[in-house]
Amino acid sequence: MNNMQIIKTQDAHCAHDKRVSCGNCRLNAICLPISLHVEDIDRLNSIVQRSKPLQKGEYLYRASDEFDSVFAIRSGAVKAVSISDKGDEQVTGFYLPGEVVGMDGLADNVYTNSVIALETSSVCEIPFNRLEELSLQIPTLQRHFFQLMSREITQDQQVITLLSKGSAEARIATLLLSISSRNGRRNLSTNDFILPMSRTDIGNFLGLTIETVSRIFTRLQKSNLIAVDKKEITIIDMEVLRNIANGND
Amino acid sequence: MNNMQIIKTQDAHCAHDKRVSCGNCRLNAICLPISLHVEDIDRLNSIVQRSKPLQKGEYLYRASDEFDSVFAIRSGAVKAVSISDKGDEQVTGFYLPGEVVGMDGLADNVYTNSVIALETSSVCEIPFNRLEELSLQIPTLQRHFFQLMSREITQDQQVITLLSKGSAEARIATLLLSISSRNGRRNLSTNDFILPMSRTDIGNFLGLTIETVSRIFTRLQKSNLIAVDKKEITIIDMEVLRNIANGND
DNA sequence: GTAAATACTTGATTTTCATCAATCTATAGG
DNA sequence: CCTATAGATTGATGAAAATCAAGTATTTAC
Repeated sequence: MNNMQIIKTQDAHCAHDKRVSCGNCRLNAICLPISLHVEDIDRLNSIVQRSKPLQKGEYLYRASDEFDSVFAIRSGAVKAVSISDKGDEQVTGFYLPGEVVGMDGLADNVYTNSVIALETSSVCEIPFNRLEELSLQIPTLQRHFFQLMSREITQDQQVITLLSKGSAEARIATLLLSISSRNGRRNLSTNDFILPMSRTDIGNFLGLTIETVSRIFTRLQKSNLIAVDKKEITIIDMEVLRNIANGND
Repeated sequence: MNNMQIIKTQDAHCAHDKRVSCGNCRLNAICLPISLHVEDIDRLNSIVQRSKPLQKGEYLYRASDEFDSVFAIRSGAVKAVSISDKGDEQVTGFYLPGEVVGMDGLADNVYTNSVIALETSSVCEIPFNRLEELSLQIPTLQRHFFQLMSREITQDQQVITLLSKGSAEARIATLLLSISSRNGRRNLSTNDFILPMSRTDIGNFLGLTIETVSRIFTRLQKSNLIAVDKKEITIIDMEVLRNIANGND
């Protein structure tokens, strides 16, 4: 814990703040509006804090913490989980580099999810008050955040559709394709990637037991649609996988 | 069709525009930020168009229509449905008076859902361009719309949790409690209400077949937790219903 | 390096809900 | 009014995934 503090301080206030800026971040095509002027990017950059490298299992924030920032994932991966009244966890989403998490907290000024690092991850913290002020001055930025939130809504609704209609196989296939295409956005391989989350997290997110997740992975592997080696996934037949995801068996 | 056009015109441009304003709308506690100044409410009111009374089954807009407005439901009820690649419908939500629909369209400037009236419904159309401009001038309004979208996100995530974890009984119970509490916000009875949607819509939304929906209704009725008379629901034992919704059987 | 704990896999059985089928009710149209 | 059609209920059967159980593999901790 103390260790972490030290790392944080070094990593963030010394190294990161100087190295990285929104202007030169290779993720800015994903997390920034393309039409932002250079000087506006600088203004945004000036409110962004890069002070939070997280170790695996560490919390970025916890449900019921006071909301004050949204966070862009810069490297690594995180999961958002909410706790039901009964006390059990529900994974509500996975967030990869370039994606923004924390927008659930705005509604009641309190986060409804906890966000936990799935691996060592660094994030950009964007204080929402400052972002709000800046959005009043930069219409494009206001529009961008409306769009970011809208995208979160449409994605959540796609998950609703998946859970409402899809078989276990379709759910797994859809998740794999989702991660694949999100890797594509970052110019990483769409056919070969490491799953950042455990089978348990996958099952929790998709409403399946861990046993079912495991069985589906082996089934998809036996059908020669994917190759599974621990957390490494190779998509062998993208087309058939898409059909399965869409429920066309 | 022609008929409808006529009704629209009469109803809206003559009657509605004069009778109703955001200032005197009894739903404004739900759909407006409380802290808005009187003159700001007037400015908002001036961009709101009340020209769309819908008959049951009519579309407010269709998926892939160009996005240009969000809509506040003033009376009645609507459902949002998306069409999967396979071509089948998925109900992604129900919207009651005071609630705002259409925010999914912002992400790509195209609606991802179609919205259909479940009964005769009137709506307030809020052109988004105008709303954006106004939001730049009225910080509270900007904040309000961020919050509205955030609430949509948290609600969708609750649905994800429900579908991921809940039994058929828990799903139905949760839907009933949701409608009950939303009626409460409008000072309507929380124990006695008319379901605006069909069993088919309920099943579609909750990922259940219509037969299962029907069976659960009879089961809950036999257990004396609710009384069902067609679409009229009376909640008899709210406490036990809550337990069922939370999975504590 | 070994022990302990955690993550994952595989198999046997049970449960829940979907599917198939029949019937009933209500609403609309001629 | 009576029929046609859509919506809803109820029952019998089947399938998919959960549960229960045992075991293997991989980290983590000492």
